[in-house]
Amino acid sequence: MTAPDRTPRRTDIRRERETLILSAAEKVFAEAGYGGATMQLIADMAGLPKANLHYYFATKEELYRRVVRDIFEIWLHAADSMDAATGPAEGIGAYIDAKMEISRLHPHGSKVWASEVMHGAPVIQDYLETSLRDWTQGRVALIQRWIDEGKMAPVDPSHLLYMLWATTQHYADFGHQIETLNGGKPLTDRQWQAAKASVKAIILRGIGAI
Amino acid sequence: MTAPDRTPRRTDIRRERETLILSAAEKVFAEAGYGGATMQLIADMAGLPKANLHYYFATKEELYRRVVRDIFEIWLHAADSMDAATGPAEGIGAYIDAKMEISRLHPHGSKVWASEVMHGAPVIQDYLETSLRDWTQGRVALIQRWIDEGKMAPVDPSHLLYMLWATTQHYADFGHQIETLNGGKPLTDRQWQAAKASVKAIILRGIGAI
DNA sequence: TCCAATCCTGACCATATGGTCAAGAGAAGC
DNA sequence: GCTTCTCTTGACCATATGGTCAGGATTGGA
Repeated sequence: MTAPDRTPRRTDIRRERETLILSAAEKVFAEAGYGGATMQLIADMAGLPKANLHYYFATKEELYRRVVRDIFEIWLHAADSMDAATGPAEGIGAYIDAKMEISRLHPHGSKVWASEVMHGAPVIQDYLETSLRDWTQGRVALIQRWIDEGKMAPVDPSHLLYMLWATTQHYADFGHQIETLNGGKPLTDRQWQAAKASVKAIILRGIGAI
Repeated sequence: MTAPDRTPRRTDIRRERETLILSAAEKVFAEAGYGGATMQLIADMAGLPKANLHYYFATKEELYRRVVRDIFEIWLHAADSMDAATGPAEGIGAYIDAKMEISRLHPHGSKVWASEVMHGAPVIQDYLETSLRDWTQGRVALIQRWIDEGKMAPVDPSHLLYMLWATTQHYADFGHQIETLNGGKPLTDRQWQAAKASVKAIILRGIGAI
């Protein structure tokens, strides 16, 4: 919100502008979808002339790619919490916490991701087939290890992961529905804590980790 | 697929054409989003000239409204299975089965619904505030009764419902992602059964119903 | 101060899209 | 057969949109 107190260097300008545009684009893509988003809307949201957007991002699709890719990175790194854990209660609990926090802090990004996947992942299909697949296989193996060690019930690791993704992202993607059912008001801090606790309680008990 | 063996009456023609158009529209809206969908695409999918669409549905928005409303009806009726039950294991188990079946049979509809809600429910906000809210309050009360009767663990009924919606709809909305992680192949019958079983096992155990 | 590189932007263009319309085809009732 | 109503559709229009471009402003360095 406040202007920087120094004259930015050239390279800084580029980075700042790109960040500004990407942030505006994320919001517009989330609210209108790829097809419904217009460069003009994004430009207005960023407070820049439309032509300026095309100076930094040649095409709408390139801008969209960047938005989706950036989100994907955040996604993957959320799982670090899971790896360091010694067992499912700690690991999966931490993962739920991390993903719920992302849903809370990056609802736009979550929606863009959801839209992209729902439309057949035209842009990030290669990511799904490489990064996400590798990531998933690693966690499936980790969960299977926990099962083999008797630390949790023998559930299908893949479906457990799907459930974790679905449940945590629901609070971002369907946030509007939840808000409406919450009397039209966004969840309070306390309610977010209750949500996290509910999710963790049901799932951790459901997999026999507590 | 087969043509009717009688000459359809006038009113039948209207109904048949509307159904045909709605079906095509559902698919296109699901795959491209509202903004990305074009009347021409829908017309091609239905095998009709574009102008013919406008004869039955004045505007794109009106057509979209009908699609969303029709889906919503299916949604609500899926819960009948839950009401007749005597306890959570039976009731919630049946609800999961029903919703998983809908995800399998109506993936397009689920995506359209998800898109609509993600974009702030511009078209069905009134439904959320009336039908869905009433419906939800009823089930929350039902679940609370089960809790009070000691038939399940004291979980927050609202968050349990969110989890049920999220998990079951994930198999439709993120079907493409699941398919990719499944080696690029759609889930087989057996895998769908395994998915249902996994979801039910984790959730029913998670709420202390089994 | 001068130069080159980067950044900015109003005006413009080709195209795609939602929607219209008038004329015609086909069926139902008399 | 004649009339009336419903249905069909190619041609057309106004507008919105992604993208271009030429020229100007600004900045950093020599």
